[in-house]
Amino acid sequence: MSIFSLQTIFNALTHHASTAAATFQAVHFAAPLYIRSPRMDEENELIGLRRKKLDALRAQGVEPFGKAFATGGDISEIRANFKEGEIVHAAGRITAHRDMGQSHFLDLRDASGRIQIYIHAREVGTELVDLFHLLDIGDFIGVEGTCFLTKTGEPTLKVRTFQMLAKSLRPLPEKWHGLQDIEARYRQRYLDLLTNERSRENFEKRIAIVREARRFFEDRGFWEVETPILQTIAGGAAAEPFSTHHKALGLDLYLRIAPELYLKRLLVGGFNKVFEINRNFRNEGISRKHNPEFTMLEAYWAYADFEKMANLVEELICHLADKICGSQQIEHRNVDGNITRTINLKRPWRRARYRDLIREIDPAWFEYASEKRRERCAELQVEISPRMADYEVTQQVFEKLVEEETIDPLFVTHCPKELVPLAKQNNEDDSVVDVFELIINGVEIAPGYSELNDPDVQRQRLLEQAGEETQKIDEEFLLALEHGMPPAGGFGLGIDRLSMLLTGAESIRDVILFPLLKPKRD
RNA sequence: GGGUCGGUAGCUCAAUCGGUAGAGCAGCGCCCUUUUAAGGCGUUGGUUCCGGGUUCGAGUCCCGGCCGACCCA
Repeated sequence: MSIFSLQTIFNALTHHASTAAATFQAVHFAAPLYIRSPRMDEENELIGLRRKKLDALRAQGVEPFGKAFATGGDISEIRANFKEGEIVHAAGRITAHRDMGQSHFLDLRDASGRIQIYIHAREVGTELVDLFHLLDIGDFIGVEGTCFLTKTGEPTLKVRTFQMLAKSLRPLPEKWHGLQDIEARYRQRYLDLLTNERSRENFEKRIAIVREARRFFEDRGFWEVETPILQTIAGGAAAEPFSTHHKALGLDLYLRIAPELYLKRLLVGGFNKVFEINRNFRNEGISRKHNPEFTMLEAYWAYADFEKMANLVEELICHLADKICGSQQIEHRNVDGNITRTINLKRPWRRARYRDLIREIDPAWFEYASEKRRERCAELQVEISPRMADYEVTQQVFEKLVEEETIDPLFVTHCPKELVPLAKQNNEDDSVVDVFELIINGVEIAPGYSELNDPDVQRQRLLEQAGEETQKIDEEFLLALEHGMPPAGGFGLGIDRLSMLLTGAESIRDVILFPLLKPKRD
């Protein structure tokens, strides 16, 4: 049976009619928001019943949306310090209730865990139990209770008093299956977090990744900086930006596609080790691996080069794997819990030259004429378009047959310079640049460079990249370079993709709390 | 942008060939004085995503739209 009887509500309303009038009026003046939303009329009976309980609470002089409540710590702490007979204070959300005759058991949950609470009229009198009848799953309450163990050994708080902290007017999704609807999980992430343990764990891991990465850099003397998101020229990468507008200045602006050009200005300015955990915005397609806004960690280190940065990123990711997963072997599992893939992060990671990796696909690739390469693509089932330049055709082979097939970490070095306009050319071979592309689990997760610091070469590269659109060249950045930038190593690490790697998420939306979705309408 | 699949009660899911929209959980009522996915009995709850069409009859078939997932671009 349920302890939440409608009869109780009506009794409460009748028996407390006089107090009720006073309370309603007081509440009305104190909190005009008590006026209900017009949506109520279209709501179903479940919400109507909760509204009635809300009214009944107020009728008894209980404010359903309470104020601060002093607890004896998180519920996990209360459990850890549990001593029978001691009186403690705990606050949380009611997530379950079980009645056994006149004995009522409820689960109280906070971010740290759950604890059972117990109430019986014999112990506290009918008045308090009647108030308890007005509670629903989802309500927040604060409890003062005595610690005891049930027959089955369950640590439980015997309620002495309680305080309403918040009434939940809508039913929560069923606890056992959780919220399964993928769309609802993204749109109402709070319900997903509340009912799906796995989802909550993934986001806890992501939070830990950012926290530990920050510590990692701070421990090594890097300064965390913030650079503009609103930019007049969206530089530092090749991507379509989002446009916006500053009213007072009458100025068209873009949301940044990368922070790179500003971080380098800081190298010019004498900051030797900097990093930024930055949100970037790219106005491009959405997929399992792409969200229009995503988080990068970019770091620059004066007097270092790409190889030093490769070591740093290797160290960082191994450190994060240890901290977050407790292992260098990352196991990805399907919904049934079976291992679908194991990624081995044990150092040292393989380093290989771009051209050598292509030659592993076809040893004679670079001896072929343009036509022959395109024929080979057809044979290799790599899709290309006729207007692609030769280096783009090769890159296509690389993406399909190297990148997507690579599971364990691989640093690809000596990439063609056409692909990377902001990196230094290699000393022995000026057709390639001193960079790495780190690939793990089939995706590019971190590019790193020996940063180009020759302003004339940099201008030339940017001109080549911009083509017709010379207005896209950031002259202010080039001006900074002309004042002298120390040689430096830099890298960018995709936090979303790293989170996918360490959590085993199949989709980037599973590691972004609020992924972009179209608004829902009829 | 293209293809495939999906949208049914608050939640998780059924519904045969086109023939009265169901179950479990939640809710509500009754029973049970330490239960824990409590249990037993009973019961409420539907714009079947939206709009058209075909049909005696549409959750189901057809057309259009919205939103999502996956694949491709």
